[in-house]
Amino acid sequence: MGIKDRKERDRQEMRDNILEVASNMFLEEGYDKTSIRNIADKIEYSAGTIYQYFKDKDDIFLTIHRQAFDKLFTHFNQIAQIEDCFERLYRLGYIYIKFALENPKLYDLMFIMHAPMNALKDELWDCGHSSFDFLYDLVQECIEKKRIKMHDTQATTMLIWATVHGLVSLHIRNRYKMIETERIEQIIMQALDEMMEAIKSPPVPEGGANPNMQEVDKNF
Amino acid sequence: MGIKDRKERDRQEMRDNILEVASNMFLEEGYDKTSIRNIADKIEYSAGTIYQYFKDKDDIFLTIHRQAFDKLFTHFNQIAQIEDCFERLYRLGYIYIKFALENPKLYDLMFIMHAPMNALKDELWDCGHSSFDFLYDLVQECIEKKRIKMHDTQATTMLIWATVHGLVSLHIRNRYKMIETERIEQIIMQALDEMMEAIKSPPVPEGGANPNMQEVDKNF
DNA sequence: TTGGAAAATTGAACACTGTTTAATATTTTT
DNA sequence: AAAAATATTAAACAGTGTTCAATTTTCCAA
Repeated sequence: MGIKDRKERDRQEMRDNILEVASNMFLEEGYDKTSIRNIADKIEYSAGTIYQYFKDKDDIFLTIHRQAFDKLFTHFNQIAQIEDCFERLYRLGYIYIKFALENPKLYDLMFIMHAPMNALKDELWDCGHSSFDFLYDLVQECIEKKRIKMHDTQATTMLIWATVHGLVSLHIRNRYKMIETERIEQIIMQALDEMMEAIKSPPVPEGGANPNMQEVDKNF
Repeated sequence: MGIKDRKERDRQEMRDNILEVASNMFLEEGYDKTSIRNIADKIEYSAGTIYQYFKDKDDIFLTIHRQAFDKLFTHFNQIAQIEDCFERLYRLGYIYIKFALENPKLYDLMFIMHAPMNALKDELWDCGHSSFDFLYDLVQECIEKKRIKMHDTQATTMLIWATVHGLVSLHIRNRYKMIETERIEQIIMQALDEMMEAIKSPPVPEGGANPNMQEVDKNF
């Protein structure tokens, strides 16, 4: 019964081979300029064979898309053991941006490229859905523990996600022409810092009765 | 000598006609699915004729792109007469988001669609450059007058732009699947409010000897 | 008004694209 | 070794952006 196993292995190997080649082409040339025939050429098969392993071009794209999200999620695990929720939120933002800056083309593929998805659009964004939930829970914790000054969890989650996404996507799509290339990455991180600082709850005076009081009696 | 004038008029009319039709198709179907032949069909000319009026498909796209930025700039003029710079900044964000929500497909075309531009990429983004400068100057004023708590103009400009762009682009590219459709636009505006509130300089206690004091002795 | 030059328009051609399918080649099972 | 199942291919279809020789239309001078 080993033949079926080997066949299954061969099939998976072929799939991986196609994904590997297609992934490189998507990342290097973009969706449009990646053609089935070019993929087929590179793996030294005819174009028709591709359709034995993937339903269509979108199927290939979506598989790569899914794998990319798995990769991002792996990075998220780094913050699991951080005690303080605000610090955890900050690190999450940092990791997200770092991932995007280190894998700009992959990020583009995940969040920007090829938006008018023909089908499977719902299934596709389940990955994004998980991302959102992950951030949502963290934001909720920060709000409950009054570590950030916001109150609406949904709006705040959106705000934070939008900010980091905006920062990196404008960079990736070359919209920061006005800033010296060398400084961009540093400034993006600085912008993250400023945002986190801005949303942080002000320190509460230790014995004070004034609810609006701030930064009084710092004793130095 | 009126013939040359009329010819010039006819030429411009033809160009406008092509742009009108192409614009609708780009907005409705996206870049890929808009073909020169389809444009030609709709204006009842052959495909070759298009090339008498535009260098290539990108030339058509970039012309529409430019016009879209002109449209956005027109809206920006609304805030010119607002005295208070922080209020002006807030209104600018509001107008930007409003424009994006009212013209989602146009916004997509301007900021997201068709990123791997073949040529003219530099010229293209001059419009974006102007946008950035406009915002930059305003942020600088807010920093100088200590109306926002930030200090680095470049990082803050980037942060604000990225935030509003992130908010609307995630919406436009359908990335807010997890939020009820009816609430999204309201929440986006709420997120803008929260961001503006978060970056605003804190009120200074009234009678203090605080060197950071501001808006004292207003006599009313 | 007519003839020739200039300009505008066309349709065919080229080299691509994603996808389907009938024919062929290979591998597995009987 | 024959039959069945599977894998691969080449050809075809309808589409794409773009170019170009041939044709039609428009213009202006004789």
